Amino acid sequence: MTENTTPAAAAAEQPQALPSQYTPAEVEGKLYERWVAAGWFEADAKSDKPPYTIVIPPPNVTGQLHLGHAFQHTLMDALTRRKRMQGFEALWLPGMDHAGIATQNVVERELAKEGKSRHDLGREAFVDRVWQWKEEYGGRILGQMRRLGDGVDWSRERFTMDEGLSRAVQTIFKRLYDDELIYRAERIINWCPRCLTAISDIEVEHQDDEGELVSIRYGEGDASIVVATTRAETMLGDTAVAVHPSDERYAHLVGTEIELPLTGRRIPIVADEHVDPEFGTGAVKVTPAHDPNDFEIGRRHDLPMPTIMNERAIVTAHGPFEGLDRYEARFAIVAALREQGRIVAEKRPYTHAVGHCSRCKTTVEPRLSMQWWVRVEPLAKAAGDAVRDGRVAIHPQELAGRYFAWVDNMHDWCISRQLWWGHRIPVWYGPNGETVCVGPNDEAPTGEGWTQDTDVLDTWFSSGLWPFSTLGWPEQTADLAKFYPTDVLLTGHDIIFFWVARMMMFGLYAMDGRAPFHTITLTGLVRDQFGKKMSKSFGNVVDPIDWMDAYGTDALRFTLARGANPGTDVPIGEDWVQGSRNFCNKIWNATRFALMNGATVEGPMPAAEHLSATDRWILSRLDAVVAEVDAYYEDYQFAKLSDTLFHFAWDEVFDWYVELAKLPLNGDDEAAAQATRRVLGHVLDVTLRLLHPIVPFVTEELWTTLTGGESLVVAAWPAPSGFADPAAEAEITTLRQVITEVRRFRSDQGLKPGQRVPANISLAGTAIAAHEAALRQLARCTPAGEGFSATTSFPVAGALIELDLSGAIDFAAERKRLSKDLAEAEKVRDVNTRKLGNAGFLAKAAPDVVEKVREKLAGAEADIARIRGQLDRLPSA
RNA sequence: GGGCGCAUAGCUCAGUUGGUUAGAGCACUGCUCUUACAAAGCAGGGGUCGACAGUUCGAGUCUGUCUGUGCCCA
Repeated sequence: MTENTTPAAAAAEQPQALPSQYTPAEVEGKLYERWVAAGWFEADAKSDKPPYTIVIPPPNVTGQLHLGHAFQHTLMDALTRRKRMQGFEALWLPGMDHAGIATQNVVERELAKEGKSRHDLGREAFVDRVWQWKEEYGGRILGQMRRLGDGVDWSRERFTMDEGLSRAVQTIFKRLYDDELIYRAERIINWCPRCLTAISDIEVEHQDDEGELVSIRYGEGDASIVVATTRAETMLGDTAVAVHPSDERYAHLVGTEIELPLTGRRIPIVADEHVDPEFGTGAVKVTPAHDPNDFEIGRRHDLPMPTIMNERAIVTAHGPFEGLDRYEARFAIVAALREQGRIVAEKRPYTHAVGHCSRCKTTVEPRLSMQWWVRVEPLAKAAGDAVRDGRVAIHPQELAGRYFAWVDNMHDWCISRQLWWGHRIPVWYGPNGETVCVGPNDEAPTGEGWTQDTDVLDTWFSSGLWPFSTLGWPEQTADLAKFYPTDVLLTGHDIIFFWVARMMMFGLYAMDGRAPFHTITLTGLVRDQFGKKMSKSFGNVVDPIDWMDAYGTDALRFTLARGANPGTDVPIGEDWVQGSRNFCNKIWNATRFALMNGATVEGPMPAAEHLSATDRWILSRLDAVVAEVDAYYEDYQFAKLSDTLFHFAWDEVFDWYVELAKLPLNGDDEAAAQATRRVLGHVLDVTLRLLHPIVPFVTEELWTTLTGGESLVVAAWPAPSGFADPAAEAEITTLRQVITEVRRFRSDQGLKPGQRVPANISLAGTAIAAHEAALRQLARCTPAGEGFSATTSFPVAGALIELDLSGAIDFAAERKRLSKDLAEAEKVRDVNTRKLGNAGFLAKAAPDVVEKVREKLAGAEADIARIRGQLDRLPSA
């Protein structure tokens, strides 16, 4: 600690030098480096302490820190920092995922600037190039996490493409393949014609687009039938028209063939249960290779399934339309049909839901293709059951319904991607049609004609293994034994399906039915100060670094934590961050005051009988706050615990305890001063500990100076001491009421805040008899001297306060104030009188409720009498 | 189209099993640089809790309908 030359430390030796404002930039970087260098964030697998583990939701290697990360990281950091202080072997494990499509896109864009494509380089060189990019530019977010103060174990940082994690991917692929939970099949998949790969169902975003609904007459005369479509261009791939079996309008046509316009091909009319007779004409065109529903109809009726577009959604057949993209083809085909008089109706615009690639927003093209799939049914059932039977809890509970809706109705998961960046599918094909899945310890087949599958796996496939692949699985490592299962998974509710459900499936499958975590805490999304979603197009995106620069990291963290009501979105505005900065500065100044006045944590706390009521009050409150904060942490109520600490620190400790402490600190009674210094030191010590997980920097800077302790990172979390003094709490509450009442009178009378007023104060026999000096100090009352003449007097809480305003009293203001009080008291009286006059209430309400109402009525009546007395004594205007 | 949620002060949000005069932050008004802090202090104003009906001795809280709004799924 001797080399510690922080501003606060220097100031402790020379209190005058202490800056009156907290400057985050001067302490944050230095403190973080110190924490990391000391190794306090590194977990020890050999430790005897109970483990507490959180794995970070791996950010994208191409990504940068946004407010959503800042938000979730603040909460995860708070959880792990507290557990570390509580004596757990706390591990918060960091890392990134390789983001197959996004990363490949980034590098391809780079290549495009050089006029090259990945095909010019070839697969191996391209992948090398991606690695090179990753080393140079990837992972900017890791530096930003340091800035945020994330107490992660950097020695355990992982990346989904690392050798160990890749081995985990291959291991589980092989295992699932052998268990027949992975298979290869030709199906309709969601194809992105821009990314040139398949994507899974949940990577498709549906949104309403304005399109057109065109009704086309197929066939001629009696044998004609009208179909409606939003995708006229796909007619080139039609191989049937389908109607409902019970639809009498078309019964005579079923089994016949009609000519498909423009092509000269003849296609059958089939009857299929899945056709909705109510929609349009009740007849639908069937394009099995370009629509999932049509594919199913095609399978049932054994129809041909011609693909009519290439991977870029350009038409590949049929003479005049060949080479047109899907939209050009649509226009050309409708024109050609119109010329033939086959368009019987057109509706424009026709709004309907269209699928878009979640990565690039391109309209998805359903496409028949050979892909790899996970048969999810048994995995999903296990994932659902683990939550259903209580082994895994979801916070907030309301979101469990969405989880069940997904896992209980999950479609098979398309896991192959036509990319080069990712985990290549470990399957080899032989010259004679052999298929071999190669495990991590197997030799890949070599020799003439053997080739490996060219596809890679969905990034989420490897992310799904994250809670155990990062701990060394499939090896039976010490880390895995110590830290799996992890404790809490904290992430946004928007990736329940992408990630949470898949970790559950893989964890239960690979780890002998042991779920990857016991608690899932789902957060909302960060929004702007008006509750609007942050989006680039709307221009309301905020870079968290900017706010950290302007107001300090702690201010940003506190604002985010304070907004974290369970399951709800978190609005955040610059004004609020500024408010949090003000709070940090307030903590700074309160501690500065304490240091200047010799607050200490040395020596035992004085026994209760040697403490003032003020001391006993704040210690009693402190104990209650420790318990409250603990309860909120256990329930993941970050907003509540932050708010509790905010109000305790500011409204009670800083505004009242510190002010009341000034009397003994500046008084002649050295024993009383010393006791106060000790209590003040203790209260700040504990308060800083409680605040540290949320605002680690300012608390660390102040606490090390105040206590001389090594670091809050490894300091003990406060435990309730069992101290409670309800009498002292009541006493100080009354004192505060009386002081506030006098101040209110002063304010209404237009007195200057600093102006001293002679007062005669009679406290004998009241609960606050011992606090006259405090009352005089905080209400700025001087003793009644020679010639004291009370211009006004008022009773409050049994005390009588007489003030000499030298005749300057504003009777109108006083009448207004008293009238307002009277009206309020009368309202209370009336409400409660009505209740007590209600026979039903007396008969049915709980006795304690009735008793409370009686007390309230009595209190109101006493107030009314008192206020009326005061009003009566005022001279009439 | 199906499901879920929300509607409380100017703004953003808390309000536990129905029972104090409905709270907070920010914003607002007045007075103050009172020797920790003007990034502050002290005092204050502001809401018929979306609408209508119902249950109840009693409804911001429970039920139904309506209106508005958001999200998820298709």
